[in-house]
Amino acid sequence: MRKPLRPSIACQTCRSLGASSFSSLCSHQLTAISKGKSCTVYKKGQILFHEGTRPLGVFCINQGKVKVYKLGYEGKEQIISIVHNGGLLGYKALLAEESYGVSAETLEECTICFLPKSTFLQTLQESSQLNQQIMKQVSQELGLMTENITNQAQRSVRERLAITLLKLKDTYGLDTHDNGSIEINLTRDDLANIIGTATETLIRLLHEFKSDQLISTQGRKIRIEDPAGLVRLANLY
Amino acid sequence: MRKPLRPSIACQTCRSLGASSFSSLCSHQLTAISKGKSCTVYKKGQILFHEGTRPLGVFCINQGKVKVYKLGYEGKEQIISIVHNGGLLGYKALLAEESYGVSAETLEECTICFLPKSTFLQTLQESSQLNQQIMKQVSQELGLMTENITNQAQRSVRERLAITLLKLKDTYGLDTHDNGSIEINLTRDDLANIIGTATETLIRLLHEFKSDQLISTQGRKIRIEDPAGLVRLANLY
DNA sequence: CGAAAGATTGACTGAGTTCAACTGAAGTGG
DNA sequence: CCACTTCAGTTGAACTCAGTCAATCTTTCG
Repeated sequence: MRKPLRPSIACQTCRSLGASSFSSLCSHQLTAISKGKSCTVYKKGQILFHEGTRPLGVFCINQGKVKVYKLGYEGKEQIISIVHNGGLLGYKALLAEESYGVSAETLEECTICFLPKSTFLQTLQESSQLNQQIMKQVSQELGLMTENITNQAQRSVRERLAITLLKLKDTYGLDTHDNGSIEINLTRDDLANIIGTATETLIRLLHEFKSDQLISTQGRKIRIEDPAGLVRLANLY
Repeated sequence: MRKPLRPSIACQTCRSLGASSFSSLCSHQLTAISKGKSCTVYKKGQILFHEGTRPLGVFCINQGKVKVYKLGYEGKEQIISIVHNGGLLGYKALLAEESYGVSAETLEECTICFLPKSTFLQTLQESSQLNQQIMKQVSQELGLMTENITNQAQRSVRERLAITLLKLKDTYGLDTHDNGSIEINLTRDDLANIIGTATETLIRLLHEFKSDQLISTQGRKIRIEDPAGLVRLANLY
């Protein structure tokens, strides 16, 4: 067992700063949080935090993708979101003054900084910019969740799959050096747990989509061939 | 058509102040928002705002219950939450700087105050107390939504109904002068749209619950007879 | 009193789950 | 380096939960 890597990354020069809520901070505030944080390289499949435990700070993703999920009845994962470069994790539990309501696990090798609670909260106090930014973001997330609930409640698995594929493509773009497949290392299980269906059902539908020339697959990779077709199938207006 | 009633209610003496986020304000801030707001009595079934329109301020419920819903494919309502005394409505769209993602409609006669955007945002700036309070509340809501999505995705309609009945009882308590039924004027349609199912299915399940002595009904009213039984049925641990 | 909305019941259908079996890929330790 | 386990992916078949359609009944309300 090797020791975990602890690279030093300054927030000021972080390549993901632009995508982060912290981009609204001025340089000396940035220096302050940069001093307070520590940075770790995680291997694929490592847990950042477990549902039910107490938050001690927030995680900020420098590089990589993390799945956020909740455990339902009999331990089945429901994936709530996938967070990537510049994304912040675990601040909701902190702000709500609650235990974590979800767990977070790396989907690939990740470089992630940890900012202790006190530093984060103090910065939030000092910067009304950041405060507003976070407020805005949480509110927007709430809007997304609302849509999610509605989709989950009213749409068929087929429609949900189409929507999910479009969203994934939209959010994470396409892998350029691999002729345009969705650039996430998701297992079929994971994908099923995003959509909220059984793995077998997901596989059958992917097969159907393939027959209909909407997508093509190569092992785990899914490539979207006909976005317009997916939109039509999803009954999006 | 009569003119709408416009009672004058001061925030300082509002009977729902205690249940509101504004309870964290000091008295002169309270006076400030009290001056800025207007108050209206709504009849049952009136719309406070429509999904897709721009928020001009926030609504604060002095008295009554409001359903918040999103329209899904082909106009089917998905009820996201029910807000009552002391509850704030429409601030999320404001904070997210977006159009309303949901609509709000009164479930009964309601007295509701309207606070213009500028007043609300300024108060938010001036009171870090209020700011924190709102932040906390939004974060908590996010947690509830997460649970909701998981339930929606993983649990059967039967389980969801049991959970929903327990929650309604829990949140809105029991109607004292009516031997303990759930104190909300929800149609079967509404209840189905909370759970995310067809009205007919809901009715059949209510019937089943009645046969199993878990609940009893009187017209629209539902009375919970065996909460423990519902908990068991819902597989809550 | 009639119209309209809400509530209920029955019959039918099908989307999606579950269970079971099998394949292929990928480690892993002897 | 190979046998062995393990995990991910796939396919088939049976079953069942829940949605839809249609008809009827009830209540409410102008």
